[in-house]
Amino acid sequence: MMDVARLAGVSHQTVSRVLNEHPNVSEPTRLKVRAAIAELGYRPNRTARALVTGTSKVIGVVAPNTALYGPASMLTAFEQAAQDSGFAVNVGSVRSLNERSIADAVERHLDQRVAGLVVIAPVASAGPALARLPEDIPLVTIDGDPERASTLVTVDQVAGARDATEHLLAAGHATVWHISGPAEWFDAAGRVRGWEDALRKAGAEQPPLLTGDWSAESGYRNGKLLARLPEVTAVFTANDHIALGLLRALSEHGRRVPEEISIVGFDDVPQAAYYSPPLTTVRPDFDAVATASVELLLAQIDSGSPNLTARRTIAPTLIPRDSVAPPPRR
Amino acid sequence: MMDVARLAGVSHQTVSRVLNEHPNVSEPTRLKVRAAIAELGYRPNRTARALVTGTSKVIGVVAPNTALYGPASMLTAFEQAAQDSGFAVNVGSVRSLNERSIADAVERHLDQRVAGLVVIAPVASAGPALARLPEDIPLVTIDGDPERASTLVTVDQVAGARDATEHLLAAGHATVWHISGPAEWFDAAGRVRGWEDALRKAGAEQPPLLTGDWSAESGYRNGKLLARLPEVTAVFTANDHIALGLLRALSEHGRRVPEEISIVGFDDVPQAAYYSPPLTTVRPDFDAVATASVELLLAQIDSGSPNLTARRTIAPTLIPRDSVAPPPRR
DNA sequence: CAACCTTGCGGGAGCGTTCCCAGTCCGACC
DNA sequence: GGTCGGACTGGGAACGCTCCCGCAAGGTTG
Repeated sequence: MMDVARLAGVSHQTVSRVLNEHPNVSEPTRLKVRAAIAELGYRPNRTARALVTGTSKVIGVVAPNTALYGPASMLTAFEQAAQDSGFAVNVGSVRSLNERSIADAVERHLDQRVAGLVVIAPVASAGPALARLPEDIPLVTIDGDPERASTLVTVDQVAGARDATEHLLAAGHATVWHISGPAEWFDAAGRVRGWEDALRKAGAEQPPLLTGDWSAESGYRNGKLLARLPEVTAVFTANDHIALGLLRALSEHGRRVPEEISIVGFDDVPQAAYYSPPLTTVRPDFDAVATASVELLLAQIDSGSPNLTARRTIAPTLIPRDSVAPPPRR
Repeated sequence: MMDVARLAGVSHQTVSRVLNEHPNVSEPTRLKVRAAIAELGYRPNRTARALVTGTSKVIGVVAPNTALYGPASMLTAFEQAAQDSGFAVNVGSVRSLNERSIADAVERHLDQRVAGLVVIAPVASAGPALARLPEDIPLVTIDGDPERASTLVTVDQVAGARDATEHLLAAGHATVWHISGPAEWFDAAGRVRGWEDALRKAGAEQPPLLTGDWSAESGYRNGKLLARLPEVTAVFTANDHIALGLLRALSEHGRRVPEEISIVGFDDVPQAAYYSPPLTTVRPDFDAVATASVELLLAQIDSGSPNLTARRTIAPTLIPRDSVAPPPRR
């Protein structure tokens, strides 16, 4: 920076002013400085800047270390949105979603003096880890605890699940079964609630809840059970991969979809349209989630006052394909 | 840090020595300092440290901004491995894999004074962007240009594809068709080469190459063509998602797998075992790739001498399932 | 026993920025 | 015509560390 100042014939201070676009710099000097910067190929040292300002153009993200479609999609969408706003993204992935490891990840980020924090931690154990956070750090939680997190961006799981269930009921099914995600995930809990809501509203009988773990394997396991129950004509699964496993189990038992059993999934993974049959599913808008998160986070960073207790809920949309049909005549 | 020094009754310098585990500190003072650190809840400021040392405990990763299974798996595996070695990971995702945007991402990382750089950029256009890099920055390329990148960790695409093709030939098929990934990807090119090698070695006739883009849709599109050709009895697809689309197309045309047509995929996505039929595929070991990358990168960082021109090749393994059978009798 | 090395510790400079304060110049005002 | 305010610029301190040097005490050597 001193070199630039020397070459431009000004002080280091003026260079700094040009860099930060302070108003009180005359046009000629501004141009001189710009020219010197270009000539020397000078790039400001962000580390020094961070040291003196106490903050950096870096956002920390805590995310589960997983190839699960939902979190992974959130993560990449968020990275892109943050970059578009001029922020770098520091990812601290956590192997398991327990309080301890989430707290560790958060502390690592704090050590790096991140400007803000995004937590994609869709389980209850994230709550306590976040509660002990310093008050003044901008924080956005994605798909977090609706009861607790202050600034929260979330997919409307309940509405999505309700849509899915009602879509099946509207096709004429007496009731709808559900294979859920792991109980400790808020996403899974929300989808169960939406399913229950829809059944209650329609006055349909609520079948026992089957529990999966997001994996195709769990859909297959539960599917082997469901295939043997003749009264099952409609199933809503907590995600598309569970649906895939279910499809496999039903096919092995010779039960045809959608003629005998209708299925609706959740997530709209890119492959869902090529399942056999193409899967009717519910699509969350991950880009919208990411954009909203960045927006809320930057609002906190810019205003300097975190915890606005703002909320954004992104409504998913039902994508009808071929896995839903009226129930068979008895 | 001054507070800690005061409380422990030593100088700031001694505190620094304790922090960095310098040898010349007596045991009693070391303990006093440790106690003071604990009492004050002191955490060293990594930014200041980075400023003076000129480097940081952060690794920059350039990766395509995509939900593609391969790159996404690499990324999460790498994050975890880096964290286990005490490094934070800064992700700079790039929307498109052209030279310009890769160069931008690299420069962003350099501004942040990362300790090293990992580039997951499996296309030729990444080469020029990397060539202009300062000599002294530790760099590891994952699945990069075999002709060019100095330190390279890569899945042995050729061997995997050869295994897949030979597996089909061994089942009795006269030849094997191939639906490839996008031509500009090294991964795709390697798989094509392995397929050609195996056919040549077996003296089998080489059918025309069909080109996909990793998506199920492209498998479906090519599949509609293949379904109409009675001579096709075996297909090796560049990844599992293409295989899924192919399965769908064949099923729509009433052609049965594996009775009429055998298929082998690549990647072993977690869902592959639940396709109809369960897909025989080739599994790359992403964890091994990540571990090797971190290892090579840390070697460069520690030694201070980058570009060791070290190479690591990770051999994938064939996972036999139900999508391969002998060809039908004419 | 003098000269020397080793161990343990402290003082001060410096990394590359930004922030605070002060200074100069010029036009405007009474 | 002197005073005042605004626009522009510069000098120095500070951010929180690490590195370089110096110094004292004790042990070792010839």
